[in-house]
Amino acid sequence: MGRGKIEIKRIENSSNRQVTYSKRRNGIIKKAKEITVLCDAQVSLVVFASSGKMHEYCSPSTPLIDILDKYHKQSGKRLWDAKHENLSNEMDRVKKENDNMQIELRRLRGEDITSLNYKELMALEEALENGLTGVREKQSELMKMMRTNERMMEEENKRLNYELCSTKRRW
Amino acid sequence: MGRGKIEIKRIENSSNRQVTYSKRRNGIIKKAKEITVLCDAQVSLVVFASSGKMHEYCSPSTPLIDILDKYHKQSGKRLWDAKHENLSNEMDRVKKENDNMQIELRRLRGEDITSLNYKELMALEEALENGLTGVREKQSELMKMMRTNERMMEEENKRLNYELCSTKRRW
DNA sequence: AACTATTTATAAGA
DNA sequence: TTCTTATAAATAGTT
Repeated sequence: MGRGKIEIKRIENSSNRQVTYSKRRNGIIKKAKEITVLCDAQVSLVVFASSGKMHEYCSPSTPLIDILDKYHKQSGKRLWDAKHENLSNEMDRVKKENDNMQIELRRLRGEDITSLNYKELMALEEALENGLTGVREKQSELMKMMRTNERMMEEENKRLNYELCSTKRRW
Repeated sequence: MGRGKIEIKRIENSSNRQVTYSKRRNGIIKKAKEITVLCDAQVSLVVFASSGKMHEYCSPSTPLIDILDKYHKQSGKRLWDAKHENLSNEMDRVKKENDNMQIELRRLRGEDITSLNYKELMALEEALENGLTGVREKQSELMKMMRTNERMMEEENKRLNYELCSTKRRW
């Protein structure tokens, strides 16, 4: 549409190409706006010139992200999922781990054990007993240390007292 | 451009709107292809009809994701960063939760308790005892049920035996 | 950035 | 939906 018909192939003259680009870019954006209004469609349009310069149009009151989200859902194509996939998988894994630990903790507190069978209850009991054994060992160890310490202090005390006495006597 | 001039405002007649939509959509996509070839531009175009149906065009050998990546960089707008950030924060939160539970579980098993002070050890002991109490209550409850069941079966047995005997005698 | 001859897109009709 | 066609709109080449 113009003074002459043109073939649809790369325009070799770079300044012609630049001019045509900017005219047609405006044309497309205008069309995009029109279809948005006329047919209440949603449009997302992003154009890059070969120079790298970007232009965009996005139908009003529908952020690009929303359109892409829809695109995402409808096309079934992954857009950013690829970027997210690792993180997403890890998330699932960690959440699952979390849930399992949550359950185990509740059971160790004696909660939510209604659904357990006898064998499972026995295992739980044993785990708790083992835990208790460990904790009590640690406690008695601590106790022993405290007693040793006490005794040492006592003796030190005695020694100091004695020294003090003999010193006093000398004066 | 047509038999009559039209105002750019929503076409109220829905079937006209639909027809116009599909014509203009084709038009835009054609234009997008042309500018791609003529000016070697990169174009991403996504159109949603009000019906929800989607069409897209993307310049060849440049996946949409790449175009959006470029868009992303140039516009400085966050597209999926926001999503990514949320996920990332959530991840941190969940991992922390995970670590805490991990520690608590190990302590309940009597492991890694060297750094605990006496007060903490006492609290841990109490928690384990409570758990044990709960589990043992459940166990005895289960036991009681089993015994009741046993007794019922015994009586049923007796009754059946008796019935069987008296039936045999009658024949 | 304007202009304008032509081509192209498309509104209405079938 | 598809085709036809009169007309509006876009734009290639020019100034």
